Amino acid sequence: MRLTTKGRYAVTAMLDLALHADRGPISLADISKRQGISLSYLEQLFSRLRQSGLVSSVRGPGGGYRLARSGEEIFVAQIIDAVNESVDATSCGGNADCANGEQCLTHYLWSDLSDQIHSFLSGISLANLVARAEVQEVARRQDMREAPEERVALLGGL
Amino acid sequence: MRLTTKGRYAVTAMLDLALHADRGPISLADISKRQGISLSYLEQLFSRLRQSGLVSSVRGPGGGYRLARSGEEIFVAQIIDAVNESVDATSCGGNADCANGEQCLTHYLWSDLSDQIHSFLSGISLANLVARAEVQEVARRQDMREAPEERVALLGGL
DNA sequence: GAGTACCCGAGTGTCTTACTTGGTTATATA
DNA sequence: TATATAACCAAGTAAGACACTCGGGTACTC
Repeated sequence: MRLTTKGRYAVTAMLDLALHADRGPISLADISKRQGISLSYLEQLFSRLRQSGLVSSVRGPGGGYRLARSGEEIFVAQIIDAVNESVDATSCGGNADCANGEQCLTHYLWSDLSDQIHSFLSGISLANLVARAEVQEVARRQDMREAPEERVALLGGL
Repeated sequence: MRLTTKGRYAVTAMLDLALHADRGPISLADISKRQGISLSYLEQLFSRLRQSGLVSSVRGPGGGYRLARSGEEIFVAQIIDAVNESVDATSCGGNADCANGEQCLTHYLWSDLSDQIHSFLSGISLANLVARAEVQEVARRQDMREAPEERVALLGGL
């Protein structure tokens, strides 16, 4: 499992989608502004996410992306796997040909570690993240910064 | 925690040291041959490992490296930390300034994951790895391939 | 038909990795 | 004391990934 900013960006963007699911399709331009990720880079990430069936898209004005299924059914590991083509901590990709055609000394260590990380991230859904108080707090601040007046008006309407 | 081939190489080399600790100082040339890692690259890795106090060196003919303390007291996490200067899964390095000067939505997720991986790798010592049957098996094959006659003679002398 | 926003491919600067080259020092042995 | 060994050290390099830009298209709404 490769853990880079790429995967972080993808998870952050997906979490943004989950947080604003009630607003209908969310445009990448919105996510870009809120999360500080370049629009074109988001496009590339969402191309992968769409191909993996994690999001669906709506074209045209008012369009954007939405989660392809509920937040309970989307796990962090799936998101990272979708954007990172290579996904394991062993160098040989599960085959045991790491060193000189034979398995390396530490082959089993890395495959254990892969399992460990993968199971940790497979146990965390977007819904889990949304439920966390810290996430709610950060999201609230981001929405405020985004459009203070509109947000107040919207809140007043509830 | 960054998990790359660099860390894998370092752990593999350290495990090689641990496996051959009884032979006195082990030269990097030997490790290079056995593990298929370039000599100069090993030199760079061992420079870091020495600075971190994980190995000690003996110069001159018959010289090489040995573990600075017993295999029970050297943990995989320490080795990886020694060769990878940057060591956490959060992009902001523990500070919460990932996105636009504020903490990113997924800040807590990555810091949890960092803890998870670090504690996993902190629980595994070189002695643990040496004790594993698969490691013994691979090491035995490597030693055989290295110098068949000498090895047989040595074994006969025991 | 104008504007929005997804879709797509090619290219770019920067960084890391893994490795090479070409040295120098220290030390054991002959 | 000469020589070989092997640690030490610094600089450079090819390949790849990352994060991003640029310049287009295409589908859709109003």
